[in-house]
Amino acid sequence: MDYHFSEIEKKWQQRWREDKTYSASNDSKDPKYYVLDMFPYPSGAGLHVGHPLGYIASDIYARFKRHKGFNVLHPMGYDAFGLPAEQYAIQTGQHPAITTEQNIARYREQLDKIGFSFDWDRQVKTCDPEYYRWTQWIFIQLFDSWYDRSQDQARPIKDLIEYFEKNGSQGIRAACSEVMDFSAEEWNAMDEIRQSEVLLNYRLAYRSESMVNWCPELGTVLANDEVKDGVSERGGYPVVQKKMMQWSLRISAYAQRLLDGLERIDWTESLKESQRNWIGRSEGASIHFAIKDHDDQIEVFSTRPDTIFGATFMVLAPEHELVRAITTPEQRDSVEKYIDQTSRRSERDRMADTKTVTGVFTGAYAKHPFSGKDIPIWIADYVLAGYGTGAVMAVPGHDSRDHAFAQNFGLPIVEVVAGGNVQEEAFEAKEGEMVNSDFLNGMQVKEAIAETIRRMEEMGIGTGRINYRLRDAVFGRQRYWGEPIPIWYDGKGIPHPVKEENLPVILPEVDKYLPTEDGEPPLARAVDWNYNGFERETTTMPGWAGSSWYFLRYMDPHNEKEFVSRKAEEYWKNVDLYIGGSEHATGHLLYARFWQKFFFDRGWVTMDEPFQKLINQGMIQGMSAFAHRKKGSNTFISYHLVGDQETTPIHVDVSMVHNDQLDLEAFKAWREEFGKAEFITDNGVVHVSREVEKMSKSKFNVVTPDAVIEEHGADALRMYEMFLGPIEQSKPWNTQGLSGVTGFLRKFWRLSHREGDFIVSDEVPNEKELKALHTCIKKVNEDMKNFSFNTSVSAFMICTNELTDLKCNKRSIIEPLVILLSPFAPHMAEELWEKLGHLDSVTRQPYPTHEEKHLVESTKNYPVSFNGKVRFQIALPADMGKEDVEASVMADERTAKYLDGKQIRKVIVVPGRIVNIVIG
RNA sequence: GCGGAUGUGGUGAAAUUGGUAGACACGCCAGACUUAGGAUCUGGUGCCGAAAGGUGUGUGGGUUCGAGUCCCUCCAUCCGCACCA
Repeated sequence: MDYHFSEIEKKWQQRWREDKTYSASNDSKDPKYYVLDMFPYPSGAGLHVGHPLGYIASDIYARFKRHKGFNVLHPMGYDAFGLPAEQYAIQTGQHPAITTEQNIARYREQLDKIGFSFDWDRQVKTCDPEYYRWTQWIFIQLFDSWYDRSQDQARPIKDLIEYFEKNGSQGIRAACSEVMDFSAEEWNAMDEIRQSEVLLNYRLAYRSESMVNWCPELGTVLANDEVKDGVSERGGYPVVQKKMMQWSLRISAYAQRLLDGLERIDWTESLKESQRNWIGRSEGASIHFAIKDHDDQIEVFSTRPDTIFGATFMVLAPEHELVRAITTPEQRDSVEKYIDQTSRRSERDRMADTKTVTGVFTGAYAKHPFSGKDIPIWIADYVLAGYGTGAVMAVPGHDSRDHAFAQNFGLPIVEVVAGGNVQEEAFEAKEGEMVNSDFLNGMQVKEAIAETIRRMEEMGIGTGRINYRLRDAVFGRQRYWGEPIPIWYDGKGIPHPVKEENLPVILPEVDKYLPTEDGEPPLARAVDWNYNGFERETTTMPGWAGSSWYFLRYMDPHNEKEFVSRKAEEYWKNVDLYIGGSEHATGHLLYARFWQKFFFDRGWVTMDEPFQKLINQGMIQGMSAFAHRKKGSNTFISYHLVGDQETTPIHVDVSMVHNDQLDLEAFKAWREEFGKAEFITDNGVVHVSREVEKMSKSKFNVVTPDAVIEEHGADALRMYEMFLGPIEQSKPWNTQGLSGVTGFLRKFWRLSHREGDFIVSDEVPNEKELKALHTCIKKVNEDMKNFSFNTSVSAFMICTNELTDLKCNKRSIIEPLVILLSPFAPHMAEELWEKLGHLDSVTRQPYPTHEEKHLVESTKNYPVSFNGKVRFQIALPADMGKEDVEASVMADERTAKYLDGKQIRKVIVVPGRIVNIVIG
């Protein structure tokens, strides 16, 4: 009986489904282990071989953990809200729910063929009302919470209201959009509208007029992480800055905790660094500058308060709120012109052009807090409204941007830290001696920073301050296909959350998936869609809303009372191993951590970090193939014969290429224009050239898992994807290498088969066989710790080759190997396990562990290297020559026995310590 | 510019705490078998050399009896952030 993978795989996939082999119990006495994949967005293109890479790795690990006696949670679901389905809906009129369901069905079909051990009873879909009712519920909780900095946690908004009623804003330390100052009397005297406005300043989900990234093409706003290089991440459309009334989440309140939490989790350094970068903590001081002949002050943030005596001018962002107030009548025209100019520039233009120095003098002067000198105030677009206070004290001597600006406009440059030539170039080093700085003179930079802050605090004009780059996350989207934000507005325009018993707020039907004629979001088209007659919020949540908490829902997916029960959460806690792409570094992975911390603060979960260990799987790239067509003809030249001739490379479908040779018949049939193509062949074949590119339909280099499974089986696909290299690495898909693992699987199968029949012997294994087995067991167990699945596959191959040479079909060798192999090739393992006479699934068998005695029995103290060659390390006198060493080794009884007639290949004598003897 | 990561055969890659560099696999070469196949099996395969031998982990240096591994310098590639004050 040969190895017929298709029958075997079908049989076991069906058996697993019927027996619910992989369902995880919430009432288990076993220790838990939670293995999670980043759930996919079900796109219309289906899966290619790159997508399952991470799923296969996590599946192997989940299966391994089950063998180890853990109760494993290994779920899968769909991140189903998103732009592509909606764009498709706009074009075709097809409801996105329908397209999404079709795509999910296709994904499921593809996933099922690979033999994953997912617990499908726990599947979640973010677009399912039973799921998004809880996404909406979470939004309401955020709306009903504020962040108390003195306790460093989120608290219910009613606590804050009580506080205001008794004390006003006195002594409150809360995360807010702007610092407010009012007494209890003032609070109590405020009308409902005003109180609502004040509270929005503190809520974790709030509505405010703010600068947003507006994408006209998509007709919606985008969060900072959804904008890459000034264009939208999805679609690549231009993005401009615009002031809009917008729902946002106060993630900035959690900046420090998001930073601190990174220390306690096991993620790659580069990913943590991305998040640190994104959060962008910087230490410095906030300084207030008085304005000449004006009541307002300008607050700036500086990381170099020590250089304050070098501040020779100030710069405000063109959008700064004080600009118009301080501009003198003489300067009004040029300032207005400049503001108008910069507001027209798109984000992209502004980023592309960082060399040109532009700016305008406002005519106003600030007063230097120490020297009392007048400092001119300018506006320039190199100062960003969104960072710090939108204003800087310019120190041209020690900041290169200020330097360029000063040079361009002929402003004075003063040296305050010795060590450079500041007239030539800004001296930016954060060390050196202070000069020209009054009371700071002679100090080192570090001391000077501390002293400046001390003096400023004393004088009440400034204070030490930590600033973060992290901005609040814009949460509303002017789109259809997302969770409706569960808010309604009363007659006064005050926002209220929808009552819990009225959730979910179901996404209404609309006639078109486009904004209304007067620019309202698509939901405004819905007829009779109101809340007890009141107006509803018509924006929807962004794509990342549903994915920020889905890992919790898997713990308790059918709970109708809570988003996750206390009991389920206390058992599963958080994700032990999370596998997914690094492209979510500053999006999903940051938002999910934020929400988890919020849940933790409110006491709904017990862990404040959601993902303990995270592995980023690499991308699998496509291996595009090109046929070379001679310029201006329909003649294709075999790649090796092209030489100097001018040819156009044309993408050809990789399925028509084998061993770099083009299947000419298939090629002619591919497209009409090639039907009459002529070929210049190389002994009858036409070679193609190859190039590594992103796997995509338009490059005709997509390989689907279905095609590979059809031809070689799911176990071969699983093993090959692992064998391709370390999971973290990106690598091109190369179909040729598949023959290596298919050959291995057949060989492994044949170990227990003689002339087609299943035959295993009950003989006692000999030392060589035991050693082959245990070397493999040892290697695979070690690799599991490091997630080096690629070398595990090698270990299986080596072991199988050795046992084939030894003609070993002994039960006591094969049985543990089948268990050892089962996470990798589960279908074959189950089949062999059944043939070995076992009635239960191989899944829960104890995983074989390495027994030292089998490995070293014959060599006692001699370490054995992995690749089967042996190295001895024996203490010997230092002055012994090579011949004497050999003689001594041969004289040793154990060594002689082990050598067993083999030749000593090399002797390395290390004076005074050890000797390495290599035999081979 | 700042930060992170990675550099090993024709290719994907191995190499426990520093101890035979290139395991395993692809590809290639030679051979066997055969109903001529994208099948199977055997042997070979870092580079130079007929061989002996030499040489070799991006570059240059250092530590060490011994370095792919540790330290320093430079170079290249990839990723993240970026007028962030």
